[in-house]
Amino acid sequence: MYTRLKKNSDFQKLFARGKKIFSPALIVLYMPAKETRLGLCVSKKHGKSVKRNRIKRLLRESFRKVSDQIKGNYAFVVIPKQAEEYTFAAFERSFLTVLKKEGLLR
RNA sequence: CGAGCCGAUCGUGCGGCCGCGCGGCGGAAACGCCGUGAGGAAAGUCCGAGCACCGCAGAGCAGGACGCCGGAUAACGUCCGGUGGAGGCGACUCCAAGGAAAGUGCAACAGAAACAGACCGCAGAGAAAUCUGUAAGGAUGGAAAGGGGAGGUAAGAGCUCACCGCCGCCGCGGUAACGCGGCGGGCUGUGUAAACCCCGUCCGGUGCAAGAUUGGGUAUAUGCCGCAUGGGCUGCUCGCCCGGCGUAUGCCGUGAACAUCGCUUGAGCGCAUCGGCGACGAUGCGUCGAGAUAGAUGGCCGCACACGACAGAACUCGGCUUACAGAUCGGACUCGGAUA
RNA sequence: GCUCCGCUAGCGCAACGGAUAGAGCAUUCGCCUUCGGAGCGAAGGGUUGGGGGUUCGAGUCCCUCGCGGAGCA
Repeated sequence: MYTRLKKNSDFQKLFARGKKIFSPALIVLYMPAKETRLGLCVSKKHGKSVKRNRIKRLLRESFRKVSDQIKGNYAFVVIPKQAEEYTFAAFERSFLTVLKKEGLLR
């Protein structure tokens, strides 16, 4: 379970003080928080509205799947890298490698 | 059978598990159950409206849009039916299609000459230079002053005559644009108005981030309660003032916010009947089909096939324009071929 | 959500509706120099963002699409 990150001030906090991790498909920023939170950052560079919505759905779904394995509470901001194709499997794999690298998995 | 034309429609479907937005029900809550959930273009923002706020006595100027005629419509630059023109053998398609004798501008180069004329030529006169007449032919150009014939003439010319065209008048048909016919005028006025412009019609501005609700201070008006043991000014004392609550309006201020309303039932959609060539209208019956706000449709699996195009609502409608794999239906639509 | 502006040679820019769209820098070649730079001379390079229309004629006027940029709240 997680709540969504919406306020611009929260995003600014993450960009200023969050830890920035790179993986093949994603850029992830995170910092400790009261509860598990997720913010997405998908811009017009990624495509038209249909494509952008698709990316956000895939990111939300893949995060939902891995969120119960996270120990502790953190706020995340996720930026997908520009690519020709965006797939669910790639996003899920990216999340797992990032979390494993940072030792956030339970 | 082949090639076309016109008008419409659909644009992955079914099932299982997990998940998302909204609404309803149950529950103290956690949560559970049920229902529902993107498009024909949701797009571009090119027009027209509704709605909201601001402005406004009336009228005019400026500016902009539109522009054959009649109709449809809430309105339109849209649609329908006609007229004229252009294209196609045809079904049919396309057209910003008012005014150039209201005025101004522009028309490069070529050409003798582009509101204006004679280069070559033709004819006459003359020994010749040259002068006069002429505008048929040549040459230039997008455009050369009606067209191509016959007569006529020194050569020619609407100079004359029929036909066509143009202009004017009359008659008939049509609501009208216009068409048809007759008579008259020999006939002079090039093109461009998506150049300025003229004429006619229409147009106030800004846009849902419009705008409204909820809190505080203050001024005014008013209603009710109250006359000090209370309240305000200041950190406290002294001192000074008198009020409190509600309502309305103005001003200040711009806090609270994962706030609320606007926010989805509307010039709505479906079917039938009637009126109309049609756009469309009338009547009856049925029906409710998203409402988010870092912005809801996804993941995994199975089955089917044509193997899934363009593409995601953001106040709401009516159009236009643009993008789009493919599939289907209708036509007493067309052309060509074959057979009977 | 709304409102504007721009698109011309490799680059940044010119061009009353009128000939074969220009000049600068850059590029290539030649001259000069021992060599290079500078200088001098010459050459190449354009679907005027795409398509359609108006006009005798369009980079210019009109419509439409695309791309890029700016502004308002």
